[in-house]
Amino acid sequence: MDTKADRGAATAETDPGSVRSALRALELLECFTILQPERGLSELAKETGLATSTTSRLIGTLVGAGYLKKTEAGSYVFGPRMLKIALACLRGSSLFELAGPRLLSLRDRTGETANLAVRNGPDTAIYVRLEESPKPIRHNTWLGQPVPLHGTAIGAAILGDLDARGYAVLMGSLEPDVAAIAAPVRDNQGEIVAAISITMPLYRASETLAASIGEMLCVEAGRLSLELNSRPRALPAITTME
Amino acid sequence: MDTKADRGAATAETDPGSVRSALRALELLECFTILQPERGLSELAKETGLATSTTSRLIGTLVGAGYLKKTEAGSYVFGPRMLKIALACLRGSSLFELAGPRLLSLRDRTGETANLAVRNGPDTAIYVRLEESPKPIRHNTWLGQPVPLHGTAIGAAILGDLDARGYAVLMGSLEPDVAAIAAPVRDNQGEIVAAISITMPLYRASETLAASIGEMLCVEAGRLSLELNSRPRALPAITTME
DNA sequence: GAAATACAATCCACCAGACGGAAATTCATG
DNA sequence: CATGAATTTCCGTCTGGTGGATTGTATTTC
Repeated sequence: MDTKADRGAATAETDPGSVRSALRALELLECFTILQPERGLSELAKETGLATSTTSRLIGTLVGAGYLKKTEAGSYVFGPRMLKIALACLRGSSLFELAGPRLLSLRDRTGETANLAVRNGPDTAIYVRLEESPKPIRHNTWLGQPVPLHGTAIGAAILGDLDARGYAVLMGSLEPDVAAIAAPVRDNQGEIVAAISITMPLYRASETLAASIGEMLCVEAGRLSLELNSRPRALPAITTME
Repeated sequence: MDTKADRGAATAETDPGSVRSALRALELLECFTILQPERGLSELAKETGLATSTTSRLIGTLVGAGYLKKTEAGSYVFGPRMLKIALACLRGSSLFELAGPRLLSLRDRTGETANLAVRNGPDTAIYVRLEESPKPIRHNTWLGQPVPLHGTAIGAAILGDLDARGYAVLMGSLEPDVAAIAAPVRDNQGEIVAAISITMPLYRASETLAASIGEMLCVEAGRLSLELNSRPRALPAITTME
């Protein structure tokens, strides 16, 4: 009856029916990134916009339970208990497991960096796994960092914005000097759930090379999609030992 | 003045000054393991001991924020936002990064499974990374699952319970038919922070083999310790691209 | 096809416990 | 030794989290 969605709620801070403190704790955990694995209390308070006392209590809770731990320097890093969750999250997803060999194969055949990304929200994706080119000049992506869906090849692939040949090519638009080719991975309903890509310096790329890489990507992405769907549950490479 | 630690606090449930709902949310997330990546609501409620309504609200919160997502089957799995945290947690730790090549080298030279584990609590450790033996009969460990410190070689290494040669050997005590050799990894203060091990079927092991593997482990563990401490902050293999 | 069972979502009154301003404490700095 | 910044602790306020009960929905059983 009453429009219950008239509240701002754009910040995703105060969604009604949400457990605020739980979300705050997780937001704090999200402040720890690959580039900043070690954070101080007031930094965290500023970044999350929480009162320092609240931050202190939440952090204290997380430390007490082992999700974070305090360094000698007085700042905080992930604790062992987060590791458990992290491993479950990554290795529990068959996508991550199955993509490993495919990425390696692509990396070895092209000599360039091969990436796997999944959608992260309305307009970002994150790289979840990558195999780096052995070449000294190479494209370096940031694992775990959100990247925009628009203006990137991997984003186009995730959005399904493909050319007639079934993949997406982008030569130095968003990131200058970078060429990227990407193809989508689909689930049993044909929905795109992820994408794999090859990224390389623009000067090593050409139309014909991009086309041949595009072919490879489509093949590998297709195989990945198949493997993903053919094994609804099976756990990879764990045999009971008793 | 007053002994504030006289409270039981063994359950870690109701530590005073802790944010209960935050811990509950994380406990729920911990229910998702490699072996059970997909859980239903009532399962979770039973496992955590929470009321189903509370569980429902917490889960709803986590789903709404993207930390979990609902499958078509109605159960829950990790969402993309957890991936971000998981990657930061794993790749942010230089230990994990640096151990990769060492484990591969050990696996290749011995032909057996090589493992990296860190302490998880007073008397458990968890395997955080492993490279599996290519042989058909091999020891399979459970990534992310807690294993006891007592009665395992990797546990002995983490506890510093080493023989005169600087490593720990265990031939089929806790797990029958399994041989394990482990060596500790130390930080700058000489504190043991992790351990690496080789695990294999007992029938392929012998005293002399164990000794030679022990040597290798000590060398690799030593190198790993050095690398870990020589680079106080540097981030692995990320060159700015700009 | 109907009844039974299990599971999930929603409601609501209660009040525990989370919140944040401010004070106290510790740590770095000039 | 004084100053400033960062962190922890305290405590009154009152929000927002809780869980029993209800309703809704899917799955199973006979």
